[in-house]
Amino acid sequence: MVSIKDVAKHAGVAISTVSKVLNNYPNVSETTRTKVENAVKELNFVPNSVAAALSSKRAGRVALLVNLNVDAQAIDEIDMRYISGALSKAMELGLDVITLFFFMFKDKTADEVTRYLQSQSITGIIIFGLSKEDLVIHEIIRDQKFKCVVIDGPIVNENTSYVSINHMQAQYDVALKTVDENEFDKILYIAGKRNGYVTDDRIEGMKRLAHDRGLSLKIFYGEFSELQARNITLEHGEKSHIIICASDLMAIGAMKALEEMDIFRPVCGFDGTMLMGYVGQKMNTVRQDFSHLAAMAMEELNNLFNGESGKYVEAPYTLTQINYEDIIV
Amino acid sequence: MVSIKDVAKHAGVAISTVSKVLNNYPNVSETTRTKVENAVKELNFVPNSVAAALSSKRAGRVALLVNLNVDAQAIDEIDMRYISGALSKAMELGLDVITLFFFMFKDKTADEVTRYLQSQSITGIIIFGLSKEDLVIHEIIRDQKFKCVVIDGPIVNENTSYVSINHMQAQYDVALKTVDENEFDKILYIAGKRNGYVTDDRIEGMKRLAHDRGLSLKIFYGEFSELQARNITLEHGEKSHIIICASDLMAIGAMKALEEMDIFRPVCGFDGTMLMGYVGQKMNTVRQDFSHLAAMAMEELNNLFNGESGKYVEAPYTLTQINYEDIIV
DNA sequence: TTGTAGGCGTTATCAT
DNA sequence: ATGATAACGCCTACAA
Repeated sequence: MVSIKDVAKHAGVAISTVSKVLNNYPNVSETTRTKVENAVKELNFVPNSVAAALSSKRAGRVALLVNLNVDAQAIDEIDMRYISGALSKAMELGLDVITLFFFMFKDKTADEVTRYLQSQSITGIIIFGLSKEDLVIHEIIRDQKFKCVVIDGPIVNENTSYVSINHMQAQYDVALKTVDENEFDKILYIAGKRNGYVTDDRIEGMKRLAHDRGLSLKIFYGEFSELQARNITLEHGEKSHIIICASDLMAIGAMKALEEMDIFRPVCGFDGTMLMGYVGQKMNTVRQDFSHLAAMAMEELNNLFNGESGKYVEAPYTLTQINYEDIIV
Repeated sequence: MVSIKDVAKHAGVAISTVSKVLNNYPNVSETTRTKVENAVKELNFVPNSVAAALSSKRAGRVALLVNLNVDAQAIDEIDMRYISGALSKAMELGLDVITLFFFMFKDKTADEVTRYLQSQSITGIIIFGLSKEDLVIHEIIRDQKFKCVVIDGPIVNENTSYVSINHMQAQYDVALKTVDENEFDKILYIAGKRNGYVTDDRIEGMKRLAHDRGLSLKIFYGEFSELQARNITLEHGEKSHIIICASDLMAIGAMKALEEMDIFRPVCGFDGTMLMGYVGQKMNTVRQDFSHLAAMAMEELNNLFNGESGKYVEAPYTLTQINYEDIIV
């Protein structure tokens, strides 16, 4: 394996000089810089990131912490996009990444998790799928021993940023579109998890819409479960004109219920997953680009590494309709 | 951060002794062993795996190399199960893992990829979704600079194992079951990728079945694409009695086509993904436990690390039917 | 501007 | 059986 030592020898300079070139230090003359760069090229040198991580507690290794819901189909798709988006950007930025799942830390204390992360020389974490109940993770964020970026969880401190679309506005928009298309005014809203961060925002969006348009609004928590959405629809679907759901998966549950009841109601979802294509109907939904969201998170983490303070980063979304033809490959 | 040095001090022994205890070396007296173990407990010491990886070229860091197909829904589910299964087992075995995707190495040479992996101190690779066309990966396997475990790719050498179900037998079994249930004899088989490893095995299974049962068998390559399966079915579905597909996704495509044509044919799939639930029909399929498969692969990689030679590891499968009620949560 | 040397936390070799 | 000590590959004061 070719090391920094070989490069130094080849370029006729000291190891530290090579290191300085590699890490873009100032105070390196153009001549030595190019000498070193040539040596790097000729020897096909790739710095060993493990050694770098060990040696400097500076920027470095980041953990992708994913709250994987192994039972819900739609979630897989979202998580895969998160992960691949984050990894691509990390490679671009030269950051070292390991992927971890919430379930690995079940029954562990914040201290234990912290120690584990430190034992991996982790200095930054990106968190996907945080809910209010994940106390251990919250504690870790609060301790600020790591730079953190939370996706969809409104937490900011000196070392913590969060990135998210504007869930309130998005929910407002997609519901408005559906209402406008159908001109009814009794709305059934199937919200997400009672303790999920985005749930409150989206409910707020619905309330604003109901107020602005003088609509009647009934809200139930579907917990992002297809089954619960189905049951809620079976019970309250008939009395409503439109069913707005806080996730595509729940929208599917609602639609299946409506089919069963043999009545029609416009249904709209949230997330814009491909799964929507398999139900064989069109419906409005909010399309989030999860891959891009994750890339933004990685970029923000890099900013934190570079000394910036935590902040909120707003991601874009679009309204869309997904149907079978869009999916099939 | 508490290091091995602190443990040594606390236990009143030398650093090297602590290391020996940690790595289960022989030639350590019971007394010192317990002394050290107590110190580890009391100080909540977790060894730094980055430092370990740097210091020893022995066992160590493994790369999960996943061939992610970002467009096909069903694939996400399978990949997530692979990844989570592998990561869980790795944690159990104390192995360090990073996750990588094929697309990250697009247009890179084998040398470049090798250097990258070495720069990460990778010593073992588990490969998911290899096809005959991935020449660079094949070269890397051939070079044997890393211990490799390939899932579903029949490659074995001194440093390479592969784990897989018996695709020939599985395809035979699930097709036989479907044939027996329906008593028809003209079979349309929609195979997978022309260059996929499992495709040939499965076709062989179909041929054996056709021979054993005196069935007529038409074979087309659907490339694991829902759309192609749909088109093949539109063209040849009517003339056939039963449609056997090499993946669930293609089975869905076939069923959609049949619906469109307004005719009925028994359809069977392969993989046992939850996606099957969303089409609202029952069909036979082969259920592979991808998570377990990945865990087996990780275990086998660990065996390779421990000096064993590459070999074939056969994984179990079951026949099953999946339908809507099984999925909804 | 460049080089020297100590250190990051382990493992591994070799005395003792 | 135990303990110094030199790597591993890189970073970073500090010295020159």
